[in-house]
Amino acid sequence: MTPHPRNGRAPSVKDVAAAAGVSLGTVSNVLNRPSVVSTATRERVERAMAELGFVRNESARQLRAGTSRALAYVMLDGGNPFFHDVAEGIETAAEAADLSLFVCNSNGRADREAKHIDRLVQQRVQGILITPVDPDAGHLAEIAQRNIPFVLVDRFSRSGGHCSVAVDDVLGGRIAVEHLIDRGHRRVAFVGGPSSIGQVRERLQGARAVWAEFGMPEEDLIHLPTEAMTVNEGRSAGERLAGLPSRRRPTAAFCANDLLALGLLQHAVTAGLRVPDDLAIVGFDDIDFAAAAAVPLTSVRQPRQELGRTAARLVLDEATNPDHVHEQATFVPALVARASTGTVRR
Amino acid sequence: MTPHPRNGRAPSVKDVAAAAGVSLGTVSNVLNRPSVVSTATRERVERAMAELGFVRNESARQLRAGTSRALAYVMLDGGNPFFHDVAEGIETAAEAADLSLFVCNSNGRADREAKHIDRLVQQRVQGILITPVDPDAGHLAEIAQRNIPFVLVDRFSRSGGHCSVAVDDVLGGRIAVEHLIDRGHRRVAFVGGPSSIGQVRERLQGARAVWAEFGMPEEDLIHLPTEAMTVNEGRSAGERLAGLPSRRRPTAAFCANDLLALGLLQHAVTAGLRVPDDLAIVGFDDIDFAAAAAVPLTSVRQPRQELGRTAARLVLDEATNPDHVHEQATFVPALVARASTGTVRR
DNA sequence: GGGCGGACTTGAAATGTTTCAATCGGCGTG
DNA sequence: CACGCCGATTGAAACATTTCAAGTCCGCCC
Repeated sequence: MTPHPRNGRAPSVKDVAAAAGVSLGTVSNVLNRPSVVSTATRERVERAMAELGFVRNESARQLRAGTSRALAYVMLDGGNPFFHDVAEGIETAAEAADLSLFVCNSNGRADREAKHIDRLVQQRVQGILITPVDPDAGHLAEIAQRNIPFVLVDRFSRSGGHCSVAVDDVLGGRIAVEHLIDRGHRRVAFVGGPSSIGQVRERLQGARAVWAEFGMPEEDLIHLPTEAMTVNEGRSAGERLAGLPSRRRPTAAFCANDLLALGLLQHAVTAGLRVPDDLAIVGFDDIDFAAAAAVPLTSVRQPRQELGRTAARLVLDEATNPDHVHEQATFVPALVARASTGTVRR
Repeated sequence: MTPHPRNGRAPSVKDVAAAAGVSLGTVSNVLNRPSVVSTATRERVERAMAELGFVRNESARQLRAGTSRALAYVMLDGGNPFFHDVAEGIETAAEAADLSLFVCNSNGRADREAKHIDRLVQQRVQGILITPVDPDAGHLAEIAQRNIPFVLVDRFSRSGGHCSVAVDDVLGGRIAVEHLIDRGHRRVAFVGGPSSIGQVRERLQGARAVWAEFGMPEEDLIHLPTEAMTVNEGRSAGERLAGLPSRRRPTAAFCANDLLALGLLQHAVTAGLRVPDDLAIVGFDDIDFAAAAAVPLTSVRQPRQELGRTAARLVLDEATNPDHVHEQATFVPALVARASTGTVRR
């Protein structure tokens, strides 16, 4: 605590040294190599620190040491709980390595993302984890050129010039649609977009592949494109779906993420459709709100925390291991069946 | 960009100065007071910076300047979107003041909170915004003693020794229950806990006050305590509610936050109850997921972003204005009526 | 042509920490 | 008693930046 009134300037090692009657090098030793200093002096110094309310100045430490004690995660969409679970995983790993984690949110805007990165580079963070707006954008290459360890999270590295961590989205699409076929559905909608998002493309690709393998007619897998992956867009996809002529109307929908699925579910309930009997729904990500929905959502589970932990592990390896080789970690998604696809049709 | 291969060390002002053939003071001037340097030299220096891929070292800047360019927000529960919306508001204000925002998450654990604060103090952040686990805990007083500007968010300062920003929770409880009485409900449950949380107490207090004012019998406002403010607890409160004998069973529930309300809604739907006909539900906070629920939730709206913006404004005032006086900003909550309380009973 | 003023640039000091070679004091050994 | 050694402590240098008093250069006026 600081019983002494503040005189304006925070106490420095020098002040502590003076108060304890030792040299400033000794204070530093107490801080960083307590074992080399004798018990008596160590206690005297520690007492002085407590009395003055000394707190190490991290900027000075960092300046001298040349290295910060922090990682950063730039997430894509703060409104999507998926990313927080990933962040939670990263934080666990950071904590274990005694590093701070700075969490930033680009909210899907490239300019905000660039600004965050700028700041982080100025802070000289040890590594940057990022779910980028555009994985091929120039400023990412720039980070790599600066020799700052960085890892793509929930996206694949096209170039292989850095590490990445993601789930096999094609497979995710496959298991979602296979589950629906299993449940007896013969006309299915794929809800998702924009297709500039790699994951939307891959999940759709997986869906189409398994659809074809089961010998289903191509036109019975209907793509309902959306402009974003939000609850609102899910709702509006529901309207479009309801507007289809009944012989074209799907009996099930596979949504590219859970927010879309929740929106679609809401529209269905409002319109008086029974879920899953009139419309079965599968989401993607398996965020907590999926299980918490009025009709619990079947979803393709990503190991969210694990994704984060692995990403942190990779970025730390790149930061500390001179023999680091870039790695594209791929996880296997799993279907979590719940009430929204509960029954077998007919 | 950095066309030159990295030699291991990031380029410093000194390197830029050498490359541009000027003194290091001039480089600093280009960075901080571009107007005092002639156009010709400025361009030369800027070219050198670009060529070397120079990035200002923020630690050194901060060490010399004595002040960081960052605020921090320590939030209570990363799983509750409410706090992200608050964070978003803070970030907007920070952005406007050209400051970074570090977002931390204590996840309801006092030890994590303390650790975060430690780090932030070491970083010498300009100010700390916090929704604390316990507003009366010692380490908060310690921050104040350190002369670090700080503001309580979504909590009231008991002592008045610092600023705080919150909504009038008693009033929030009043309008929620008044709305239910309006809709014809004569037996109502209050779902929320633990009562160590000030807000739970105050929302209940408001509920009870208006209940009494309308002359309703005290025992018809039933408190269903929960152990946390989560979806799970909401679900389990639903079970207890369903277990009540029918003449004691409420026709409506007011939940202390939206997560509880969503859990309760889920239980109701699963149990085959119609919402709002068999059970009306009011939540609190009005997070986006409340509007997105299968039966859109009526909720007591907190101005989440505004809360954040104001908190940031206060902390900045404390940081920069020598005549700062602590302020307890109170916002007025508003009822947002949706389908979950849609009809007037009988 | 000497002096002056203004525009621009420079050099050195200062920030708080860590590191490391050097020093100190005491003790055991030959 | 001299020597060397060892553990503990010290002092100075280094980190990258900002600031500011001092300096340089140049043209212009008297």
